Amino acid sequence: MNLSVNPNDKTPIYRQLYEQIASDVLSGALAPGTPLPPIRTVSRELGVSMITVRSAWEMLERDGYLLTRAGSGCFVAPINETHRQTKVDERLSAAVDALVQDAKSLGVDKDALLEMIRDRF
Amino acid sequence: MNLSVNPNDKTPIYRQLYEQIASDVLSGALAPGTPLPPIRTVSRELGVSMITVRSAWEMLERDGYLLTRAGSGCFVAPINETHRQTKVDERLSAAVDALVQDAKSLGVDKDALLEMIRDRF
Amino acid sequence: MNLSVNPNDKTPIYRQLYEQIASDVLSGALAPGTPLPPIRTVSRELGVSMITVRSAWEMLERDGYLLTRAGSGCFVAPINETHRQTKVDERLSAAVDALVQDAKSLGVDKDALLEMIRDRF
Amino acid sequence: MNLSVNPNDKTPIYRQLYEQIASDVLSGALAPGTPLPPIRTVSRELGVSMITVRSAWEMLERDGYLLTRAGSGCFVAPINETHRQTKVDERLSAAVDALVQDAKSLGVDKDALLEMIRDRF
DNA sequence: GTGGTCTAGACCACA
DNA sequence: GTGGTCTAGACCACC
Repeated sequence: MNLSVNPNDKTPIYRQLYEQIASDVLSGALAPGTPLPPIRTVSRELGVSMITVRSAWEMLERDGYLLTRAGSGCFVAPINETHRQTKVDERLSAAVDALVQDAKSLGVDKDALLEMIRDRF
Repeated sequence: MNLSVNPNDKTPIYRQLYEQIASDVLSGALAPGTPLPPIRTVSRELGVSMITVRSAWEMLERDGYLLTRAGSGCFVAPINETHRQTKVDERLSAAVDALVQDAKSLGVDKDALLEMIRDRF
Repeated sequence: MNLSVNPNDKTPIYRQLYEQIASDVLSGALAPGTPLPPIRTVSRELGVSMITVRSAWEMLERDGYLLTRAGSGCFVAPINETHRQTKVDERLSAAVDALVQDAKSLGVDKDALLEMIRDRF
Repeated sequence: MNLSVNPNDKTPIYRQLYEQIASDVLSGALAPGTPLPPIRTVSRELGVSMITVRSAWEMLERDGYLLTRAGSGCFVAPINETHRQTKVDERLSAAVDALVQDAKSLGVDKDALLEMIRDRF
C-alpha cells in the first residue's frame, strides 16, 4: 500500500493511482479482502483532492479490482487465479504490442529489441 | 507518406501525425530532402483542421525532423547516421523502460516477457 | 425466517433486511404473532451491526409490519386480508410501472414484454 | 434530445441522465454519429453542475454509447443492429428478472402479474 | 466513522 | 469553442 503520486507527470493523478493499485492486485501484493485506507486518509497523505482519489477508486471498482461497501470502506475484490492470470496477460499484451509496433516502424529488428529488454530488466 | 488519423483515438490528432512522420524519418522511409505536401492538402485529405496539421509540423520542426523554407514548403531535415541512431534509441528506450517496469510490477519475469516479445514480433 | 445479507450489494443492508421481512409478512410466510429473534441474535448470525438490524426493525415497525412489546421482543403485526392485498398491490405496482416505462423507452412492445415475463416466471 | 432531471428523485442525477441517453441510443431515437450538445450547455439548461453532466457522459462513453473527441465534442457511438438488440435484451432482462422475483416472493402468480402488465402498458 | 453525490469555479490541452 | 482534470468544501446515507 505504498501509493505515490507525481504531479509533474502528464498522466492524470487518478490514473496513476489506478495503475498502482491495479498492479498490486494483479501481482498479488494486495490480497483479496484487504481493506484499503479511507479515501480521506489517502487524500490527505498524498496531498490530492478526495475527489481525485474517489475517481481512481471508482474506476478500480468498475474494473473489478475493488469492492466498496458504503459506510464501512473499500476492499480488494476476490479474484480467482485464472482470471487474475488473464488480466495480467491482457495488460502486458497491449504494452508489448505497442512496443513491437513501435520498434517495427522505427526499423529496429527483433534481436536488437530483445537485447534492449534484457539490458533493462 | 501514407498519413492516417483516427479521431476516436484518445491520443491527440496532432500527436498522431507527429508520431507517424517522426517514425518515417527515423526509419529512413522518408529520406532527407523529401518535400512534404502542403499543409492545406494534408488538412483536406485527412479531414482535420489546418491548425492541427500546422501544430504537428511545428513540433516536428522544433524537434529537428522537418525544415520549413518560406515560400517553398516543408522538407525532411538532413540527419546524420549517428544522430539518427541516437534518436531511435531514445525513443525505444522510453518505451522499453515503461514495459519492463510494467512487467516487474505485475510480477512477470524476464523470460516470460522475452517470450511474449518473440511471439508478437 | 431465513434471513441473509449480501454486504457487496449496492442496496443498503438495512434495506435488504426490510425487504425480506416485509415480503415474508405480505406473502404470509410469516404469520401475524410470530416472534422475531432478538436483535442481537440476528446481528450475530448475519455478521452485521446491531444498529443496522435495529434500523431495519424500526422501519418495519413504522410501516406496520412489526410490533415491539417492551421486554418481550418483536412480533409480526396483525394484518387483515384487504390491507395485506393493498400493500402487495402497491409494492408490485411501482415495480410494474418502472418496467413498463423502461420497455416503452427502449421501444419494446407489449407482446414482447409479456413473452419475456412468461419465460422467466 | 429532450433531457430532464428530477432533483427530488432519489436516483442520482448523473444516473438519470445516463438512463435517458442510453435508452435513446438503444431505441434508435439517437442515431449513431449524432453530436450531443456541449456539456456546458446541458449543464446550464438543466441547472446542474458541469461535473454532474460529465459524470454521466463518462459512464456513457465507458459503456459504449458515446464517443468523445476532446476539443470537438461528444457523439453517439456507432453500434450494429445485433449488438443493439443484445443490449436492449440485457437491460430489460435484468428488470424483468427483478420484477418476477419480487412477484414470487410476494406470492403473486404468473397470470396476475401478466394482467398487471397488460393494464399498465 | 465510512463512502456517494453535488456545487462552483478554475486551469489546461485540443481543434 | 470543445472536453479533461483538479480543488475545496458541502450535504447526505449508511454502519
